[in-house]
Amino acid sequence: MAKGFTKRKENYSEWYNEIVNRADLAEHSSVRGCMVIKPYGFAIWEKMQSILDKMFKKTGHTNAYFPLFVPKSLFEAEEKNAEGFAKECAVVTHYRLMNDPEKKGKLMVDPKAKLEEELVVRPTSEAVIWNTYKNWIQSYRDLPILVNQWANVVRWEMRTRLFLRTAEFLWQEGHTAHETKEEALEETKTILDLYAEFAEKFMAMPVIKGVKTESERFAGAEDTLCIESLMQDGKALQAGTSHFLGQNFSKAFEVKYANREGKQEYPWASSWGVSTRLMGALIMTHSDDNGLVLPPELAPFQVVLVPIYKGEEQREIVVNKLKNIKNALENEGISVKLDDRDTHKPGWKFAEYEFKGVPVRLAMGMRDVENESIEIVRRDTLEKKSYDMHDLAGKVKNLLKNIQENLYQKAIDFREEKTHFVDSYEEFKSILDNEGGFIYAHWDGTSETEDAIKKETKATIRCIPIDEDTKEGECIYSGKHSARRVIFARAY
RNA sequence: CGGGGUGUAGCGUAGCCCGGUUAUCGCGCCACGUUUGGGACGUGGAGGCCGCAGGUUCGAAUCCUGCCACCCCGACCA
Repeated sequence: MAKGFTKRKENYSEWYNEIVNRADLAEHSSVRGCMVIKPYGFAIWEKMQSILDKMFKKTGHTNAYFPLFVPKSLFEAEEKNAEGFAKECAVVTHYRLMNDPEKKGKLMVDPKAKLEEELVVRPTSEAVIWNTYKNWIQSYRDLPILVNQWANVVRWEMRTRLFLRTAEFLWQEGHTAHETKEEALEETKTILDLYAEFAEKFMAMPVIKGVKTESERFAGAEDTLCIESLMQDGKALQAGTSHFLGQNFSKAFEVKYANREGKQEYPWASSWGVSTRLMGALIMTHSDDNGLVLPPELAPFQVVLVPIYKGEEQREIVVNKLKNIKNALENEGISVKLDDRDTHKPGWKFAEYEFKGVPVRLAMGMRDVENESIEIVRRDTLEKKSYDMHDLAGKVKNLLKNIQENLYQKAIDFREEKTHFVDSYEEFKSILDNEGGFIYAHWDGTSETEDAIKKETKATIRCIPIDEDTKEGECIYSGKHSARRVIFARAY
C-alpha cells in the first residue's frame, strides 16, 4: 500500500496530481503553465514517440521541422484557423533586452527593438507549413506531400494541469497535401486508424473513432475525426485528432499545382496530431490506488530486479545471479532494471517500483538461490508467485504479454460498464451526475441543441461514432427527428 | 479574465488574530554504526532573503499597499 496516497474515490484530481508527482513523471516549472517532464516521464513519452514514428514512416511519411515563430500576417491568412486560436497565442514583439538604467543588475525590454511585424508562437503549424508548401508544390508530380514534425507548441491556457493541459506541450503534427479530395480523406482516415491502433495495442487504451460536430471541429477544418477514450472518473478524453482540411489552406496560401491536364488546381489537405496529453490518458486509464500502472509496451523498463541479502557475501552471490538473469531477459528483448543499490532496503524498493508502475518485479534472496527459484509480482493484479528458474525469460515474456492484454481488457470492461443508451433528458442528467461515462443519445443535429445541453449539463458531444448504430430516433432535448445516436460525456 | 483560497527548508506543516530571545514539528537529506523476504533503528549533523517589492514601527513571518505564483469555481481548451 502506498503511504499517504490519495485514493481515486476520495479526490480524483488530487490522486492524479500525486501520481504525476510521486511517480516522477513531471512537475510544475517556475514558468507559468509550463511543465518540466522528468526523466522517468519523458522515457514513457519517448517510447510513444518511437512507436508512432515507426508507424508514420511505415505509412509513407517523413519528418521535417518548421519554425516556432509565425509572422502575424501568415498566421491570419486562413481566417477561421486564426480566429480559433487568436485568444490563446503568445506573441513576440521585441528582439532585444537592455540594462535597466533605473535598476542596477536588472534587464528591461529595449523599446527601440520593437519588431516591425509581431511573431506568433505557433499554437499549431498549418500557416507556416502551407506557406512553405507553396514553394514545394508546382505539379501533381510533387504530390502527395506526407510530412510530420515532432515539435512543441504554445497555447496560452488559463487553467493548466500537468500533461492534460499545459501552456506549452509536445506533440507531433502531420501535414499532408494531395491531388484529390478522396486521397486527402483517405489519409485522414488512415491516420485515425493508426492512432486507434496505437492507443489500443500499445497504450492498452480502448478508443472510439468518431467525427466531431461543427462546434467541436478544428478551426479551419472541413471535418475533424477523433479518437475518444474514457477515464476512470467517467470523464471523456480526446486522445487524438485527424483533420480533413479541404482546400482551405491551399486557397488561403495560394498553393496551386498543374494537374495532369495542365490546369491549375488547389491541392487537398489533412493535418493530424497527438500530444503529451496521451501521458495523462495513460495514467488515468490504468493506474490504481497504489500508484501508476504502466502497460509493458510503454514502460521505461518492464522488469525490475531486486536483490535481498544479509551482508556483503550474500549480496555478491545474489547480485551476480541477478546480473545473469538480466542478460537472459534482455536477450529475449525484455527491458530490465537491476536495482542493486545498498542504500535502500528491499521493502523500500518494492514500494517505489510499485508506485512507478513497473509491470513486473523479480526479487531474489538466499532462499531462492538455494531453491533455484525467484519471486515474481505483477503490478496489474499485485499477484505474487514463485517461479522456478527454468526458461525464466520465456515465462516473463508471456507474463508481460498477459499483463498488456489484461490491462486492455479491464479498460474495455470498465468502458462497457460506463456506457449508457439513454432516451430521455431526465435520465441523461441523472446518469451524468451519478455515474458519468459515455452516453449514447439521440440529437437533432443542431448547434443550438448541442449548446443548450452543454450549458445545462456541462456535457458535450464527444463524437458521432463511425461504424456504429445508425438507427433514427427523437432528440432527447428537442424531441425533433434525429438521424442517429451520438456520444455525450463530460470531458477533459 | 471574474469570484474564492493559499504561499514559512526538497515535501507536508506550527507560529500570524494580539509585532519582541536563536522560527516549530514530521518526512526527506548527510555521517557513523547496527540492519536488509513489503516503505528499518540509534546517535550526531546540515539545510530558511517566512513568495517578491515597497511601507508603518525602536523592532515585521506577524500590520498596510502593490505585484507574482499556485489551488478551487466559472469562461476557453489537444
